[in-house]
Amino acid sequence: MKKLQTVRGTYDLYGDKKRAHNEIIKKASKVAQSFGFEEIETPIFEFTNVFARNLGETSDIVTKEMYCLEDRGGESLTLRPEGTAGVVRSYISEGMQQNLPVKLFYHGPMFRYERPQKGRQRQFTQFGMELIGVETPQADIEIIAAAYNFVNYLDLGGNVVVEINSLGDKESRDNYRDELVAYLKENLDGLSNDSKERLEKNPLRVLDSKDEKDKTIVENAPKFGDYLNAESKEFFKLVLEGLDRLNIEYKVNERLVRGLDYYDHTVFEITTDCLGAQGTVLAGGRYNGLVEQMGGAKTAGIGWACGIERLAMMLKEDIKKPVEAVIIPTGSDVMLEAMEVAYILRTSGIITEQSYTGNMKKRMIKADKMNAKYAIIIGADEVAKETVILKNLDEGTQKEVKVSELIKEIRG
RNA sequence: GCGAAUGUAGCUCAGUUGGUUAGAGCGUCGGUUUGUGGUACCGGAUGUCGCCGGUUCAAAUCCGGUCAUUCGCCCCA
Repeated sequence: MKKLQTVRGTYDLYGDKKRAHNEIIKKASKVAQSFGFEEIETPIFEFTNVFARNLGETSDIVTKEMYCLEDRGGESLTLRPEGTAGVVRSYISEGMQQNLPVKLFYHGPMFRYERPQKGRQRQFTQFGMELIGVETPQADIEIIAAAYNFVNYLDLGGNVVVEINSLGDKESRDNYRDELVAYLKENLDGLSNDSKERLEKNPLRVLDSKDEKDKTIVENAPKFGDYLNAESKEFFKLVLEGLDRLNIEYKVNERLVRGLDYYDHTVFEITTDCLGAQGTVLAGGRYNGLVEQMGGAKTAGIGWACGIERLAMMLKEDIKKPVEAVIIPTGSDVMLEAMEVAYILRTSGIITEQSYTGNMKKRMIKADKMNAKYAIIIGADEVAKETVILKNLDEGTQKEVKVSELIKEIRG
């Protein structure tokens, strides 16, 4: 440690940015609660196996992005790289299957050892929702509707698009994968080196390659939709019908896949064009196999997570520190009286600031910069009469008000 | 993990072919008759020029390394 700085890919959250984060989390929580979800907080680290066994042995997250550490007892622990595995672990360990369905939301820091960029850091914040125990398309529709409602509830600049696809059940997915691999092997020479590697590790990823040569090959590749079996097709159809019914705009993207192994059936993303290479702002999908894979009874599940930092960067306007009133004593002789009035307001829940130094003019300037609605001026004359000058800073009007009437005046 | 760019006051940046005490705007602080803002004027403060090393009589300026950031790839929220 040579210099006082945060470690690579981490940052201090304060001021405008912290307020933006709070605002987003507040709105997301409100939406989640409207949909009947409850908050859960799980530890930010788990036994390494919780992630390593379930996200996919060959996934990038597991092979090169986890922050693993050994505790003093020799246990291998990992800072959570995502939220779902921890929530599902909790679902099993806490015996929540006694009361299905389980509807949970969470938010907090996640950790991935990645190369930092705009919209990508090593410690970042996610908000997520999980709905466990519902097999029907109702769950998909509900969870996507919540995501859609939430993103639209935020005041974002730039276009946001919901993209959706179905990976089908395991049978459909395996069939498709075999066909895709066969096709890609026929065209092996035309593929980029990255895609040759993907072919080995996660063939579906070749579908959303950005390489131009790959794109032309992918154009003619077998289509996912053609390999879904009847049940999977019907399921996806019902999900889309539900979204139509709720007037949720979406775009079916047959090349949309997921990086983590546990997804099946419905997968979806909300993307934007204003964050460079980090276009995905929210992503999720169904994970009908995960609970069983982690040792619980076979139970359906679906959820999503969004990156708070990415959303915060898209917010149209800065969130200002809220101040309703600023107390301005005319001089140090009435400082105590001014503090007393401030205390009365504060204990009534009115956000009240005070100015600490300067002449009247300076104090007024500060009140103005604080964006306060009212300046409350107190001098010796007012103290004698048990009044204050209540000045509306938006309108520029002011009047003398009894201290005992002050709260009523402000609250209107 | 790969490729490229950048790094000067709190912020945004200027700094000519290396040459005295490194600048501007914004912000901040103080003042302009010690009771009134959002649109005035005057003045002040602040920088180990990211860090370490090298070349040179002399480096913010050239070279190497390092750290951090940004862009693209990989991947992902």
